[in-house]
Amino acid sequence: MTTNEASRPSRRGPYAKSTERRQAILVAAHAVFAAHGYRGGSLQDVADHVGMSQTSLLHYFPSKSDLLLAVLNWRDSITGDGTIPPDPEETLVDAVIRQARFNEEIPGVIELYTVLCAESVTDAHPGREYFTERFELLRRSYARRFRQLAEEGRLRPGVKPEAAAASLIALWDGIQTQWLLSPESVDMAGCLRGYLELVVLPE
Amino acid sequence: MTTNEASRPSRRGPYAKSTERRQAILVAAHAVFAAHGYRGGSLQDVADHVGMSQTSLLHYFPSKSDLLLAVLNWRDSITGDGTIPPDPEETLVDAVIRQARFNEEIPGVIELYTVLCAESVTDAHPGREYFTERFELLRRSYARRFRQLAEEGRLRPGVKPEAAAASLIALWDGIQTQWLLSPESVDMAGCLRGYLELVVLPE
DNA sequence: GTCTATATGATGATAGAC
DNA sequence: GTCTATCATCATATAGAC
Repeated sequence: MTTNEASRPSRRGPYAKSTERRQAILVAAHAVFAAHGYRGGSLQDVADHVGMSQTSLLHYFPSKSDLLLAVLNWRDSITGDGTIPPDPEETLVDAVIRQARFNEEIPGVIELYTVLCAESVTDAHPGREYFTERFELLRRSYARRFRQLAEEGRLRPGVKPEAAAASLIALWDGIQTQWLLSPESVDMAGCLRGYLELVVLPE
Repeated sequence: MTTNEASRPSRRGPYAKSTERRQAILVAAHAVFAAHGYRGGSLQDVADHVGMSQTSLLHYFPSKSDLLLAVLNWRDSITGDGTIPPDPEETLVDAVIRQARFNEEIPGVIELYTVLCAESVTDAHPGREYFTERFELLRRSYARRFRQLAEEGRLRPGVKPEAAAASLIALWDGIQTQWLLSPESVDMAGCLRGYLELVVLPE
């Protein structure tokens, strides 16, 4: 994707130190973009966090937008792409609740996602394509899960799997925004459970 | 609020031309902030839209953050603060659907709201207090409506009014974001109706 | 690979003439 | 009330020494 390791078998890959540096930059950029947004965060900010010069940083990522996309893809490779992998041991409802609770432990990651997602709908934002495709992927993925439940007769009659998928994603994103602004007065996991208990019939 | 008209009875108010100018600036700033966000939009952009110099603009609004707050409050005074006024002629469900359909006609207003709301959760954003208070107001307002429905026995058993309020607002905001990115593949009004039909029992 | 130095441009805001 | 001129800052990005 963004790295070029093993692109040609006869060439040796990047130095170990180099990949460490890239890692450190990604961590710092994640924090900066989460706290200030893409436009509000500067390369200098990121460089300061890592403890290197701004020009050295641009040696690893040729431009600011490259760095943004690298952060987004790196986040996916760490936390998963947001879809819930099917697991026969765990119901969809439980998996969603578990993920929501886990998210409460990593507010920085939520903040990055929320801020950049909305920022990406503006003009020529470099993250727009990423978020557009991500939502399409998520909608397809959840719709598939809801269709499975429908086949088992466990989806409430009248509920359309596609609409439920878009709604669950929307509810999740929206409640995260409210939670970031007022963590004490919003119960993320509770809201998601409330919705899923309406849509999914008990076994 | 932001204007000082009629602050002292013995002083004459601002010139008519002045208020017209302020109006024009607010309209332009609304468009610019919606398209580029607060940080991404510049005073120069706004001034160009109005056809005046950037310094003249600062004569009407002493700083960029003042302009932002003026835009947000102006938007409320035009479109309402987002709460649904009780109307014996119209059910809550119908009112929400009607508002959602209307919103599809004014994508710029939705974009402004979505972009600035998420941007406001970053660091020292001048709009943060506005959005925090707005969400608290909205949650209280919708919770009251759901409690009324509960007293009439029209809220599905097990649904908590406060949770339903936060969820409806979250769903609405979240689906707007998806709609801004892919208008053709998201049915805003349909999603909201789907949720409300789950929560509110038919008469 | 990392640095200094710098190109180049935009930003929000101020001062003062008219 | 509106302008020109300008300040002080900050941005992304590039060139070239070591």
